[in-house]
Amino acid sequence: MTAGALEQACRERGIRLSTQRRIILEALETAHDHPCAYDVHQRVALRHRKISVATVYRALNGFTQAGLLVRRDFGDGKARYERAQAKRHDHLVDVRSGRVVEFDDAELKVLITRVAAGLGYRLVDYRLELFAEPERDLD
Amino acid sequence: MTAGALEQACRERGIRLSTQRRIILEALETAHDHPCAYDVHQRVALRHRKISVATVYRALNGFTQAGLLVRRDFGDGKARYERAQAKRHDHLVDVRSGRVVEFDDAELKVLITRVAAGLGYRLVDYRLELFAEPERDLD
DNA sequence: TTAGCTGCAAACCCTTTGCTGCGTA
DNA sequence: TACGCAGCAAAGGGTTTGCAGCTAA
Repeated sequence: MTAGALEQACRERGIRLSTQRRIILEALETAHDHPCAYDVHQRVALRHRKISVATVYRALNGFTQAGLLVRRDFGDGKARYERAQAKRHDHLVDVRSGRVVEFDDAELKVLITRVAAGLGYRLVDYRLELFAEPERDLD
Repeated sequence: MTAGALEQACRERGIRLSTQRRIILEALETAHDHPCAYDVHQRVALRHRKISVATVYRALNGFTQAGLLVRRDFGDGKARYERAQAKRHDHLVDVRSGRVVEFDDAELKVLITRVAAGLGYRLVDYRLELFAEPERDLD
């Protein structure tokens, strides 16, 4: 089990690593979804019985500030986290299964920038989430 | 002071009208921004000293369910409300002033639908918020 | 008359924070 | 060794809910 890339990044940035933080980082490293703090706490608890929510929240915030993680908001009232990726991307939420699909469309980005400009603004950032159902029913 | 359109809509839908609800409806009818429940309660309190937050929340939820209002989420952790409008639209948040500009771009809508289709999905709805700063500094 | 609304306060959910003791660099 | 981290529990924001009394239809 090699030290994860996130752990590596922490070392490079001089972020102190504790047992708890290592477990939290690994949970995010191996996550294939967009877990909220509660999810992370649940997963982490499997390996470290007494880790507290406070620790999870503090770690998540710290890693986010350090740029290792990105905080997402899918409108359900809780923050969700994922590893920071090289390229920005948006999300499509499958309203049937709740599954989240990531996508990145250059044309869309251009158009959105143009829309902002048309209103007299310089685009700083944007949030886009699509809610959709599969074209072919599977259930 | 004519009965507002929202009040009218309530009557048509058989939604009971109380003094409190009338005041809440009028607050939203005359709002030029996107007030959160707290804002609404503040404004309403000017005319009805003892209206409770519970009533405001219940009314806001009820009107939203009835389709009279639309709930928005600008990512600051509180729900915001505005009158339901005939045409869907998105928002641009001025990161300098906090002001919210509404816009509606047909081309964007088409492109987003196409992106969803490209992923194998039929678009049901989407949320788009732009965060931007004025092209010409005003401060 | 009566279903449904109101006010109040308590409860909820998610998240943060104060404090004391422990662990890492 | 010293600064920062962990755990616990309490607090904080936004929102909902249980209950008893009031009110619109």
